[in-house]
Amino acid sequence: MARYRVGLETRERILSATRRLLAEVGIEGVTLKAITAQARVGAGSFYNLFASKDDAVFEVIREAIEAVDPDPAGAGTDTLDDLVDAFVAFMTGSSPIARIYLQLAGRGLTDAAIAARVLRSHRRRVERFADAWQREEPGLTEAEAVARAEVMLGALTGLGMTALIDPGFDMRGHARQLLPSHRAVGSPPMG
Amino acid sequence: MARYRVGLETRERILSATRRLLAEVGIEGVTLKAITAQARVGAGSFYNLFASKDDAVFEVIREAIEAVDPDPAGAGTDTLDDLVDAFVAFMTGSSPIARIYLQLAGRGLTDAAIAARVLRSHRRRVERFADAWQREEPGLTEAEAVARAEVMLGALTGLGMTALIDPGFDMRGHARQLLPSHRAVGSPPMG
DNA sequence: TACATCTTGGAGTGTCCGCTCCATTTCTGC
DNA sequence: GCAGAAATGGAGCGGACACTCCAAGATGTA
Repeated sequence: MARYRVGLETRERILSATRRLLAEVGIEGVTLKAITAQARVGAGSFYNLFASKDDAVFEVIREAIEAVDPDPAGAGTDTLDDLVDAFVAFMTGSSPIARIYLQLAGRGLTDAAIAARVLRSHRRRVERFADAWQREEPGLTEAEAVARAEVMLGALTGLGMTALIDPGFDMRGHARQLLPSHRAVGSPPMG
Repeated sequence: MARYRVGLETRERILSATRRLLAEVGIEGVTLKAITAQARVGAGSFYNLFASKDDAVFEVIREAIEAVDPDPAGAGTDTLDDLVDAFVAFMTGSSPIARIYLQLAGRGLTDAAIAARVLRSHRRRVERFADAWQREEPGLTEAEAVARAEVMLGALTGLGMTALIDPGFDMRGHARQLLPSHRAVGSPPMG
């Protein structure tokens, strides 16, 4: 395992290559050959630093799942606007991680281990959104707030998917419709 | 290609096995060996009926993409309630096709050919939902109706994904919040 | 500088994949 | 019932995959 400076640098280069490849060709498309070529290392160097290909892939996946959660500093105080903005920024930003996260969600449909991880992070997010809903509309019961959070997150996920498949899609404009200020019937939703 | 009765039956058995496997183990998990074992045929029989493994897989995929569209008979007359109900039924029904469809959406993030197909079917559905919105609320401009349809479909897709990952999730209850009758602030969304 | 330890590339290994090939059996129209 | 076409199973092929092994070189410590 990495102990010298060069080893640690190589490790980072490998993770970075893995991250890029995961976003571009998908979990199943990532091969050891592609990783080592992209990172410009031999297979021996790779296995000097990682126990297996999946070891590197899962490290990036863990990072992707964590990254969906907006800035933890805001927890307990952020508004719905903040949360929606953060989610939209995450999805439409240039980082490959959002793309990896959405692939993972799809993959959770057939892989129980991934499903459990995705679900856990989803529930944490629902809680955070529900809290914000109650702060915004104090009359809501907790169940109502959770239900609204669930729908809001579902919509954000779905819109995010469309945005990543269709580059011309205006996710931010569409996401605004989800905010309470748009609940009044007839307010213009911005194409 | 199949000309005799037994050949056509074998063909159906293979497609059925492929469908089941796609839902259970995912697109990348489907192997020829698994298909032929599940369908109880030899590799030679398979290739007597299909040009390649992907030939069978794509046939099932095409079917999955088509199936997301609700009953074509209703086009031009169905209400938002109808459309949401049909989508929820599709997602929560016992057919493996919904599971395949959502995997495909995720796969569209890295596969341009699949992305194009998914996007095309998505746009068709948006149009249909937008029409229903305008019928429900005649005051809406077309752009507004399309924007609402986009958000509604995004939410349905996101909720569907949660429902398929978390068997206890009440998709129908949550989906009701998306209907115009729930737009009045404070109406109970049903946990 | 001297030396132990870590790092490196890449040839080589076993496994699994999609697919071919073909001798044998089954089917169907006449 | 016969002939020609279709259907069948499975051994085997070439290639891609993750991973091993190791001789040679780079690095850090005292």
